[in-house]
Amino acid sequence: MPLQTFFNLPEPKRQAIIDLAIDEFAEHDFPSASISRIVSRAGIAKGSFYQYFADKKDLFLYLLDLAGHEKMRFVQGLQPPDPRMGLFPYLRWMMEVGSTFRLSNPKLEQVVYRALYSDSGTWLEAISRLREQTDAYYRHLVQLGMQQGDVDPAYDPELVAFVLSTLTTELGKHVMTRLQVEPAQSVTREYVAKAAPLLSEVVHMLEHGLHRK
Amino acid sequence: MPLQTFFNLPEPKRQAIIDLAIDEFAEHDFPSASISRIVSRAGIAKGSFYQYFADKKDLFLYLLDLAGHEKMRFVQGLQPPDPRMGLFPYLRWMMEVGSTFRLSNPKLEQVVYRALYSDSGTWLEAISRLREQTDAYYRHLVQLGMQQGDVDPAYDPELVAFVLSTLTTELGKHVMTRLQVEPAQSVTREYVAKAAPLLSEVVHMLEHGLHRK
Amino acid sequence: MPLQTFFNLPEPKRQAIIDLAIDEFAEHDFPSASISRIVSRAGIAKGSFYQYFADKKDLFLYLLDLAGHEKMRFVQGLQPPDPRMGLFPYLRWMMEVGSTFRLSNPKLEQVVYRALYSDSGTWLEAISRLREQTDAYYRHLVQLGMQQGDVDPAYDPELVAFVLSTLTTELGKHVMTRLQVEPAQSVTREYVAKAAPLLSEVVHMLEHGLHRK
Amino acid sequence: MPLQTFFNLPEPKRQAIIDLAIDEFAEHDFPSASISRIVSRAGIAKGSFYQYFADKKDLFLYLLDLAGHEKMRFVQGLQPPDPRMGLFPYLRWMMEVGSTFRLSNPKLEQVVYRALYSDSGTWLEAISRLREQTDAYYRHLVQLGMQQGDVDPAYDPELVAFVLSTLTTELGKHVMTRLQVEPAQSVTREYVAKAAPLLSEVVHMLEHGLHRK
DNA sequence: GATGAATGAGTATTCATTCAT
DNA sequence: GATGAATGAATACTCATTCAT
Repeated sequence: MPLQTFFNLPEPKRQAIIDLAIDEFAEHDFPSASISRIVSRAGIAKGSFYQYFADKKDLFLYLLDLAGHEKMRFVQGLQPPDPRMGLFPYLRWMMEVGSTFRLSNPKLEQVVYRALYSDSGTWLEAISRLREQTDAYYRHLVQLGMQQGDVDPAYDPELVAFVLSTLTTELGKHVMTRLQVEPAQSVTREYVAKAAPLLSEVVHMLEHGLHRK
Repeated sequence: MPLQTFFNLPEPKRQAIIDLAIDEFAEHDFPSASISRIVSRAGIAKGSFYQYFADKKDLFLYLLDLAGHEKMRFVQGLQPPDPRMGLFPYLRWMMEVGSTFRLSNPKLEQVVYRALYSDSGTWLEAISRLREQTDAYYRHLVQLGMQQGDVDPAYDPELVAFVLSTLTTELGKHVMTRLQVEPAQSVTREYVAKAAPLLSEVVHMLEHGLHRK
Repeated sequence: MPLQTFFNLPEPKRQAIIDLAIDEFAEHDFPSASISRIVSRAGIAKGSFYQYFADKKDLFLYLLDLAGHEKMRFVQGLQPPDPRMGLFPYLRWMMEVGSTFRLSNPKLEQVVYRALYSDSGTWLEAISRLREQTDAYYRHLVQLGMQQGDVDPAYDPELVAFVLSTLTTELGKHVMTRLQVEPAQSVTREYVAKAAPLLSEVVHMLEHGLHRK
Repeated sequence: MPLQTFFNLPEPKRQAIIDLAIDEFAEHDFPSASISRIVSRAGIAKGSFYQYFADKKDLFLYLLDLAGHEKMRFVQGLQPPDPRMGLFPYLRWMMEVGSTFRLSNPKLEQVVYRALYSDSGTWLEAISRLREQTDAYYRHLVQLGMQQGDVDPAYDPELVAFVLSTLTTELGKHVMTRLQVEPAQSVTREYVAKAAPLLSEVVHMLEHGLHRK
């Protein structure tokens, strides 16, 4: 966690530092990300950084934390449905959330993505925990889906979880590339309108398969 | 491309350099990968490296190239079926190839994986080309599948391609983790036997969906 | 000298700062000793430190000063004998004082020791003065000893002073290590009982030599 | 140990680096000694230093090693007497060696002195070993002296060893200061002539005590 | 063709000190 | 009188690359 000093900073300065840090960690590995670059861009003294954060790792973990909170805030604004209403509608909603969240926070999402998919997991305990939580959630969803008769219980649940998790994670990126959308401060109605059918289609594939009936 | 001097090297020395380079780039980002480490482990002179390769990038691209050739050689040893025999059997075969190739070349696969999923694309033209080729191949497969009636033509082909490509790419890693297999020099019959049902199941999901009929 | 503000501080706070400073300077060279560490441990603001002391050197010199006063207070509590009663009994008493003082103030003694034996003398005039005072005192003792017939006047007085000063200084440390005593808040009777014969023996060596008569 | 690179250096350059390093470590604690200062004075690039030495510690230990070898070379040039000829003549010889060696290598001696008397012992295993060896040697001498009847066996041997070791170590410094001698490249006959009686006198004190017979 | 020494900018982090509030 | 944010130079150490031999 950042030191109190950091939270005492005038809001715009604090935000500037965060933004620049997100840029840096979105663009580089943890080891390659450079504190020097961040402070020089932020126009603050090298020493000042260490008044705000204990070290590089501290900043990095804070960004992950922040991403979590941002996402939670975002999700709660979207009235989450009950997964018991059916797994596939719920998945559709999750994909929408993921995809629109990524639109408004593409760099931040990238930081998280990098964290999850790097080998950092090995050296940063916080990350392995995050990974496990995510996995557990997907396994839970699948189990629920099977109990409700949404998912054929003949399938290996872990395998299904893998498929859902992988596709959900990657889909946001794909949709953004595909629609050639510029990252936006606020999610545009237009974007949601364009993205929705794509997401729906993927869910349909998952539900009924690619094969023509 | 490496300089001619590199190819004039005695085979074992050349191979040693390659292996160590693969280790290094499998474990680190491009910027974090260290030439110093490679040469010191290889026991060759710093200067010698630059007689073999123009620079770090040159080596990196060579590894990607090499990965491509290795995979091609590997694939040809496995009597590729004709995709026109049906998309889904073909996919099953592809997944088997990917998964077994990764078993015997986990480090090399990791290098490629890293390359494709980093932003290296932005600064390394060769990588974007590689990405495009892969995408194009999947699109081609899907198109074929639709023509043959394997895939419902109502789907967006690009979206289907995304799904196939994503799952195929990630599946190898997943299966290895899942089976808790140690990387092996040669693919064991046992591994193939254990992996096959998992891959089949994923293909089945793709074909018929998760929903119980 | 510390600024007046320091002496206005509530006693426990002032003492805490002093104790932590002693710890720091006992463990590190002057250049390596860290004000940052001291204030952070003391839980006071960085700026506050500079309200109490002009700078690092100021604090350091104050500790030396304080050590002098502490020792003086300590000595006076031990009813110093008159050196004119005989040099060697007096030496025995001095060694007892030195050794028991070190037991109850090991860190503070270490600070002084470090100061005297570093090259700080070169850049800190106060230290050379301290050194000279000590030397002068020993020379005075020796002179007295010769006048009283305790010490053979054939010896070079300065050389005798060196021998006495060196041994007295080092003996405290040696005895503590030797008895494997933990630093104690107050000098235990037990410790004095164990140390006394050792000190006596050294004095005996000084008086009569190592040679068997 | 320094890397081969270092030994391949042209003699004068290598010597210059060593000399500057000795200066630095003679004047500062291990933590305070600055590699930056050394390289900048030596006029070599920061990076070059690390072609010669693994790190700061490597350089430091090399200096200690070098001091050991220098001293050994020096001692062998002085035809060491047999301690069985009598402890006190032997001590006289040891003190002469120590004192004249210090004259021609005052900085190097200072490095060793610092090493032995710092708390570095705690973190540098090599130093504690050195310390133990020295102590053991003195204990051995005392034991011999007692067997030969040079030293009164009523004394505590460990305590005698402490006295001898302390005085021998400190005497070199004292004599140099006392004679106000400039450090010299080669030991002058004149210096030896002046120092000898002082050393003899100290040995006499040790043998017969300060008391007038 | 091989070598390995030299380089200087790069890294994260700590420091004593100042000064506006 | 207390605070604590700001600073910039300092630290040890690593890097990819060059070039003379």
